[in-house]
Amino acid sequence: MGLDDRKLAVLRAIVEDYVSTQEPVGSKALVERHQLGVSPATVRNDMAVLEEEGYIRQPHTSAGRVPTDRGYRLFVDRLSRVKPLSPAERRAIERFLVGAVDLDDVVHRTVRLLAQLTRQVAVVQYPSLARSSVRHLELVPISTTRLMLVMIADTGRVEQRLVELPGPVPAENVTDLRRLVNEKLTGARLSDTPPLVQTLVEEAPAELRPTMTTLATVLLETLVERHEERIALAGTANLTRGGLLDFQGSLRPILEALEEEVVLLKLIGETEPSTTRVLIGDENEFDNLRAASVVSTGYGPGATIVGGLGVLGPTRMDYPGNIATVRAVARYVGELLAQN
Amino acid sequence: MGLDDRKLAVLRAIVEDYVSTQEPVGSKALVERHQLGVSPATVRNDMAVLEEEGYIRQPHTSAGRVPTDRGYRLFVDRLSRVKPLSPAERRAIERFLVGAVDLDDVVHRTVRLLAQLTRQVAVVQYPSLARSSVRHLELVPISTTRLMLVMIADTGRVEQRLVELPGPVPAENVTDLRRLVNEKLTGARLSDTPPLVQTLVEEAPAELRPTMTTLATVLLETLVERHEERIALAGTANLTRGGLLDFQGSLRPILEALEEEVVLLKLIGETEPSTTRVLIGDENEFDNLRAASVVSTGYGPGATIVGGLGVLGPTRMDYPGNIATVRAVARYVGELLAQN
DNA sequence: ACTGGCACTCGCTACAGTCGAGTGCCAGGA
DNA sequence: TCCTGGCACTCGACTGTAGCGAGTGCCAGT
Repeated sequence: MGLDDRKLAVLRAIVEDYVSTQEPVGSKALVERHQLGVSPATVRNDMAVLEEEGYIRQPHTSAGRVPTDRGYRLFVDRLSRVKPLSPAERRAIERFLVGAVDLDDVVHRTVRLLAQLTRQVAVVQYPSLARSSVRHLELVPISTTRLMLVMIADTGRVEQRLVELPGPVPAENVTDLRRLVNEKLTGARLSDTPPLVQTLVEEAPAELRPTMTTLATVLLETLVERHEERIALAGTANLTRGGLLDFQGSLRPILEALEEEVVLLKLIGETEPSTTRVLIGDENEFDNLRAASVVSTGYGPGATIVGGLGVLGPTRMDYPGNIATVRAVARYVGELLAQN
Repeated sequence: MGLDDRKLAVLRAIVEDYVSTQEPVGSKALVERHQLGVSPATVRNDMAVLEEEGYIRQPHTSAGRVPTDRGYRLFVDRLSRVKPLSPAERRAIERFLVGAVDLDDVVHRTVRLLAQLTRQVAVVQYPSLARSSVRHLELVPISTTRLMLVMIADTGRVEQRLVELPGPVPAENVTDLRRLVNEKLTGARLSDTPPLVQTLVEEAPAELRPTMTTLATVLLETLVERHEERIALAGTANLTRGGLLDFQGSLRPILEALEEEVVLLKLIGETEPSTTRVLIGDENEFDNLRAASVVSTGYGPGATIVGGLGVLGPTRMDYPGNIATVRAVARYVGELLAQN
């Protein structure tokens, strides 16, 4: 399977043409639009080899060639350079993100920005609680047997939860509880809290013990178990570009997948190192998303990663452009978070 | 424009058949499927009148009839009874909503429930801050010049905002600020807060004056001006049922409209009394949604209304069923909120 | 190893013909 | 006056045929 340079150039040309025109590309059109220095017949021979190797295929016997998932993969890995962003895009990013007023705002602006720049569906994970630390825990009495627990994370996320107490608790005890809880948990990474919560119960003075036990349950749920991840989504209307040709005519499976937070998290959440990940076609694990590709990366203040963001679109997408945009947006968001 | 009873019955039959079969309905099929007691020829005459009056139309010269927006309107207003919910649906509602753990949870469960029961796109507005009261305001020092302001509303909504102070403020002053702010604002309806915030600044002791001024600005923004409304959405995949026949082949405009919170709020938010509102076709003000209908109603604990919820789908929808479901869900959610 | 030439494939479009659901109209009957 | 059966008509949906053309694979020649 020796693919010489010219065959690779042919593959690159096919991918680029197909991405921009959305139509199967034939040998003649190829030599006209690219300076390959050879005749259509030669290109045809190269194409035959590329097809044999599984990088391209023919939708119909007498149509041009279309890249396969494998072809896109080779293109992304070896044939493309990341496009530098245009100055206009840089300006758009900066303009869009200044003036963000809290975390919700940052996330919403980011996801819309991504959708707008890439013209794909954009997904942004809220800073993961598992990777955050506790900045402050607040207990607000609602009635004598009810507390509102408010947890503020260092990433700016705020989670709240109603706590039903086993019995009436006087106000001064709430103050004690608040102090104890904060002494123990403030500054701790959320993933480290379970043992701390345990000692919290054990060390609690006798009269607070039952209340603290209840509180501990809710704390664990809130800090660790609960829907700890949140997701923002934008740009679903972009799925309708390319007039139903992408996604083999039905948006249904895509829309269904996008409604499942679990799916989205798996797609953009598990970025291990700070690299950009590209999932092409059925490289992702979801049948519904076989016709889609995902470009995602992690973001966070400084070098730490607190969440993921990315875009989803047809396999026929502008990978170099989208990779560049996703990276740039992630970097800007990271800087923004670092300021808080 | 005298429409006698039989003509109305014909219209009703046309709407019902078309909604269930999705195909233009002809005179012969009509008399077969409904006991109208007359011949197809008679029905044809009635149809001619209904068409002249604008209640139905023919997609093509030799096809059956299809209701117009006006026809649906008449059907909804005068020809349909609200369907009672099936026991299965009642059970589904109850099962779905028990175990909701906080407001976010309630809203999410509700919107998914609505989407599932109606098989349409569901929209739920979070309890409007304008109609809520302040339960508690919390100030959490982040650094000497930064506070996190957390506002807890009686509806369970929690809003947070970062406050950049004009200068360093010692911890005991924060305690004073917290006390002053809560004394003045706790229990107040959010819509009534602006003058209260004003007096808060005026009455503040001199040494707190600058800090309080800054805080007041943020308070006003948070309580009144900011994106005070939030929206949850589910079931967009349901738009693809009816295989592109609804929405004249393009989901684009619909998806675009659904991404605009402002649009959704106008659709489901402005329910004045506790009545159910039905917007058919271009009765709504958005060009993008000409091919869609919206069924919405308000919800809230007891008789007060704190937000809206509803469903959006093709004009060809099961109005009686959807109206019943929307009402029932709104009532259950109201009860749930009343418990907190 | 590349190229020009050539026969072949096959999807797309246009066109003609048939079918049938559905209509409007009219004359006759309760 | 209102309803009904009958009848001619319309027109979209479907089918089959034919021609076109983009694109290919192969081969002989350079």
